[in-house]
Amino acid sequence: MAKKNVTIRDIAEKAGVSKSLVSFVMNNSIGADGKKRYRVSDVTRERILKVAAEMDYQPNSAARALRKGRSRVIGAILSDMANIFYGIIARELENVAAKHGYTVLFGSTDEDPRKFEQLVRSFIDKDVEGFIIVPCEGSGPSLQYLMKTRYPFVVIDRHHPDFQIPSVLTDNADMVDQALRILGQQDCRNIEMVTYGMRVSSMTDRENRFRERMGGEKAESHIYRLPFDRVEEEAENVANQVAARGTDGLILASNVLSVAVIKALLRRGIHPQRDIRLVGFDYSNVYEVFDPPIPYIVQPLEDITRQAADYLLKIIEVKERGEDISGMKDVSVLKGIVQEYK
Amino acid sequence: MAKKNVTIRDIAEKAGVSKSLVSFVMNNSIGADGKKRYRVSDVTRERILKVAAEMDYQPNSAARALRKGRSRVIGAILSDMANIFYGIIARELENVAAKHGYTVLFGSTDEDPRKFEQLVRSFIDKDVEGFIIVPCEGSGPSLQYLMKTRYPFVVIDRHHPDFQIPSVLTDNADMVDQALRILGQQDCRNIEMVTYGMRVSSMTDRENRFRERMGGEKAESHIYRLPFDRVEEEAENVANQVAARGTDGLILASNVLSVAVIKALLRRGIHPQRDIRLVGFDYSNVYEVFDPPIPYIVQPLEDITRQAADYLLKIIEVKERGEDISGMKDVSVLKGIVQEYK
DNA sequence: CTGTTAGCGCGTTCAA
DNA sequence: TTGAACGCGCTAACAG
Repeated sequence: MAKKNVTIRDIAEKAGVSKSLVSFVMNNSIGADGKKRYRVSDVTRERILKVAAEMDYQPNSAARALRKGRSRVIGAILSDMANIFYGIIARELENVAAKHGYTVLFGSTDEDPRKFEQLVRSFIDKDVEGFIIVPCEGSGPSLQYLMKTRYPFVVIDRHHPDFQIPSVLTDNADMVDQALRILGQQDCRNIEMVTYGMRVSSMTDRENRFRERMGGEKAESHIYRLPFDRVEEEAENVANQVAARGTDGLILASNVLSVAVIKALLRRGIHPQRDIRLVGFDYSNVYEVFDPPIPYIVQPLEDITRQAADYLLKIIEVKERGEDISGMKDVSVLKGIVQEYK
Repeated sequence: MAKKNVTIRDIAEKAGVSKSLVSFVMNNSIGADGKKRYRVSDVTRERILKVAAEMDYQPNSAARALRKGRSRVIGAILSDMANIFYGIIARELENVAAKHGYTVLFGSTDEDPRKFEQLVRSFIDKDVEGFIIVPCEGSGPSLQYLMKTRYPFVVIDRHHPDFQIPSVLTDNADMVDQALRILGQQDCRNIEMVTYGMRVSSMTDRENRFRERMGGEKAESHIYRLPFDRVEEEAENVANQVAARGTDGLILASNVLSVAVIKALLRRGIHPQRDIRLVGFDYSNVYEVFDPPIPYIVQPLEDITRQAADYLLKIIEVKERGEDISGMKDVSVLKGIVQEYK
């Protein structure tokens, strides 16, 4: 009932010392790595720690954040936490952050720039020290705002064509080459591709390479672009077209697209792998239940996330030292991982 | 470079008024619901708001949290954010929380009580006002700690046998009845069940009803309990047993179990639905790619999450008013949703 | 070397 | 409409 939060002062009183000393002990007692320049006698220190433990002292992070100007929280703006793709990112982010004493606020944009902006506002309002961001179409202004206000952030999965920002990406063009190689080895003659209608680099880079390899503009009619919020319905159309055109190889540029198209094909009696060869992108457990299993290509999500988080933390440290951040715009591009079956 | 965070004082100066007045305006200008007892002249108020907008003022939430004793953050302790089951919960939680001006910290336990405790500590350290919790085996002490310290929390998906705590659950026994009905209608004679080895109510409740319906103790040998961290390997064993015993109906008590067992069956040439009838639990996109589709039963996750979040927020409000919390231990049990195909 | 004093950070709130 | 104290932990400066 009486929400008696123990403060540093309560401990000081009970231990018969000053607030400062308690604070000092609490801060130094955390990590005793290397040089421990305690200015406290062992006896007093033990006593203080004992009292603190007895009273189950939990420092008030608001007070600390206020004083130090650091919240030890970072924000992650992803597309959709209910998609395993972002779930994996969230897990890794959680781990890396925890290792450095940080916690993470997560938010989903659903590819809506207004939600994107709201999340930026809301996270800034919570005093996050920086962001991990999957930009969406139309998020440019928000990113510029972050740049202008010198907020540390690192972008993953997609780059923004208009400005240079710290990013950790995957070589999408190469992934498409791999997909084409796999389909080619299966003697596919009529290859098509399914992507999202939204214009984000992960999709456009894949389309561009596909178009390039398939003979330029005339390949354009072999790219299906499904609207992000109506994938299910439009997948039916893809299945129809594929049947009509005699497509024998299909690249599915995301896990959500894969699932939707596979189901639509099945509903039309077109059996994946038997009647048409597929190559998927991203993790999904539907790929492996077919015979032969559907090969797929994934981004090294854990590596990407780890690199991005490490870089973000580095930027935050540099900024915290009062140094200039504006040069820290490294762009790292990793290779995709191909999962195929002999 | 110069991290010049705009404070309330900057605005006060530029607008030629006092800090207090700025604070007053900022707080009243947010939600003008019902009686707006502004004690400020419209002219001054407008001027202040204009200056604030110009300077792009963002209140420092640490200062506010410190003063008000409220962080507007809640913590969610789930099992695994990379599992769509928890991803859905996370999404809904994010939405409900945002609607009430809250943000959510998420953490995954991986069913490890030590991680569970760490998360509790870490979230308390971040001053969360309450928790949404999926308890894991061995999390009892941490829950007791939360009860003792009067931390508001609501449990979902699983209840704890030893103490009464606010919970929003699903009728697991009924879900098993539904599964048995479906298999019965398909004339299955030898029905078995696959669950997790971990002793959490969502699993034990399902096992218990299964045992009950299948004739008590002698059904025990028809329950496979797979260790949470070795599902893949043990699923092979299930597939072997099923083949040897001529099992013709199998209940898969979670999406992860479903995927693992289905793959193991396929590796042995046992085709789901053709050679053995299955009923799955939780969402997964593998169910629908079989012919006929595998029926499955899900918890109404959005409803559960919404109810739990609403209740948590209510508890927080009551507590904040200084009233007693200890009576708020409502337990709500919802019905599962059956997804079957004519 | 051990420990204390005092003031700060910033938004909120109450008395004036 | 304002001045001033407050919440709580941090830390520079200083005393024993």
